[in-house]
Amino acid sequence: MKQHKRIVDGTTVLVNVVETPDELPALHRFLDGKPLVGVDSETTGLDIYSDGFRCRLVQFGTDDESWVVPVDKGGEFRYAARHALKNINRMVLQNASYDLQVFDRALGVPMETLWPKVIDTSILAHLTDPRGVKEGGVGLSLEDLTRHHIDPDVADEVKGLMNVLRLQHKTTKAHIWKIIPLDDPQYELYAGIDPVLAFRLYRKLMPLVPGESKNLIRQEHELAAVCSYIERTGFLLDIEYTEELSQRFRDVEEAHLWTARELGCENIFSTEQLADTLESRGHTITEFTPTGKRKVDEALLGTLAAGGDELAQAVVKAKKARKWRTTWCDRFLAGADSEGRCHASINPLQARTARMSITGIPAQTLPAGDATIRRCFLSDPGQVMASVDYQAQELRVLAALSGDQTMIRAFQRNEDLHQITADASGVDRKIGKMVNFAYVYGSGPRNIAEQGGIEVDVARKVIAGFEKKYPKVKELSQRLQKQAVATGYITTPFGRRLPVDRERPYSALNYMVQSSSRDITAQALLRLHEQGGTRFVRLPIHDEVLASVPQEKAVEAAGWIGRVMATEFKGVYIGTDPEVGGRSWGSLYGSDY
DNA sequence: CAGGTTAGCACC
DNA sequence: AAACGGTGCTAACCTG
Repeated sequence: MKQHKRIVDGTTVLVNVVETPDELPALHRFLDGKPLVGVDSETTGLDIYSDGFRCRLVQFGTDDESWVVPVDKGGEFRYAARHALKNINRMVLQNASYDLQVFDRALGVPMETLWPKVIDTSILAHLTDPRGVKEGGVGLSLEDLTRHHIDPDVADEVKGLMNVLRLQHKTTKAHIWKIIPLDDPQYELYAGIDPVLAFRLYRKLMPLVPGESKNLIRQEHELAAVCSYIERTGFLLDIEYTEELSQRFRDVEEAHLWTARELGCENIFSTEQLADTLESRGHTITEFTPTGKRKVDEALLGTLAAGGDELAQAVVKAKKARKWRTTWCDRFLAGADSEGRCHASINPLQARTARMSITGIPAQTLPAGDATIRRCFLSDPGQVMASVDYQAQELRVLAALSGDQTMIRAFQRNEDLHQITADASGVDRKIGKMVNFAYVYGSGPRNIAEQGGIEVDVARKVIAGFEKKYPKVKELSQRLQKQAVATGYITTPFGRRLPVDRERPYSALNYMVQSSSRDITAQALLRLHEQGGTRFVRLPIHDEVLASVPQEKAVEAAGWIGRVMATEFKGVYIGTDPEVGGRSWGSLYGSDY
């Protein structure tokens, strides 16, 4: 057995690396009876569901000792790691969703058996301070948390490690974790340190979680589990359609790039080159970016294209085709597993407001006005797509939080809130709707004017009309701003503490509304899970749950999901709107199939 | 080659 | 008096 030593925050950590099967009983003696163990894994990459993905090491640790098990050697090592995972009382991990999916997929240990005993330090960290480093917080990665809470030198070394190993082994970032020899001493050492860091972070972070947020610890662990199950299930991709679509976009792009080249622009994706060519064609560019560069955006190109400029027309079409092909089609195809399923990565606790984020299948940012891209995804065989979203979730949450009777009554009587806002100032419904949302975003007169295509004076008048019509909303915003300036944070009814930058107190209202809305959706997911609905869920998307449900009972299933999700918040009913489509996600957006 | 920043686009 | 909140992804461009 090999051993390494490293001082972490003044205490020596002993890393034991198992080399032969006869050393495994010592591992089990180490773990036996421990109430809490830090756990981590090293893998061939992040693509858990692709062919050839392997788990290479599994590491177990406490505050001053750890054990590294080379499961990639197979046989007894894999068996020992599986046995250890199953028998641990409680385990602490940083971002458990990842490792648990690895253990499930690569070692055959079902996530269901491990989640009940998991403590995830990334959850504790988010509840303590949800801000990333750029936002003035300590950050949420193991590296950032280690830097702030444990040992900055260790954090820096962990950060530099990949580069060191990459150079030593003459390879790239993309390949190093696949090819690094299992017995590389630095690899072993840092693999062994990670579960120790997770273990120590737990001790440091637990007391820092605000008292009012304690109830969220359980909620967030359950939610993380549910989201990991949704990730594992994946979303069926229509590969044939997606490949064809990709090729179609490629052809369109090629044709227009050809035209652009003939008109004198080699690379339309270089804003500088494009600006030069447009100017040489007699156009003057009057807008500039914050750094003083000529601004060539869709607004300018659209105007020029409408005016008949052939280059602008070609550029608009080529850019769209490229974007749709690379960002959507090719990405989906690259991410599909051998069964044709794409596994999104859901971070249930991403934003400062705890809003979730979805990557891999960037479901929150797919084009909504057109079914083409969503048509790529299918319900399972024998099932159809269903979507259940909350009706006016954020505005109802605003009504509930503020207790504004005008707003609450409007919702109770099913009146048109956007029209009410519009009537308060004698403007079009369209402006009323825009202001309803913009007010929650903290927009000022200038911004509202620009967005609505109205004069700043009119915007001021509409804001004043909004505040007069819904006085309690204004009161709430002011109360939150005061709180934010005085303490640096606000606390939501769910017990979540949200830091507010003192130079942007107006964002407090939005944080409150966005975060409360997120927690309403989160709790709905937990209710769905308790009642056995998770296997149907494909993705949670803000105020919506997207599902694949049995065709024969689709309407009933969607209605059931809608009833489970519907809820009351501070006396205000937040209802749902179930919709049933056909085989593809696109069918909910107008596609035939 | 990797990482960060800027710009632009998509969504709620 | 005024204040646009949050997210992801790609490409270009600069720097170490």
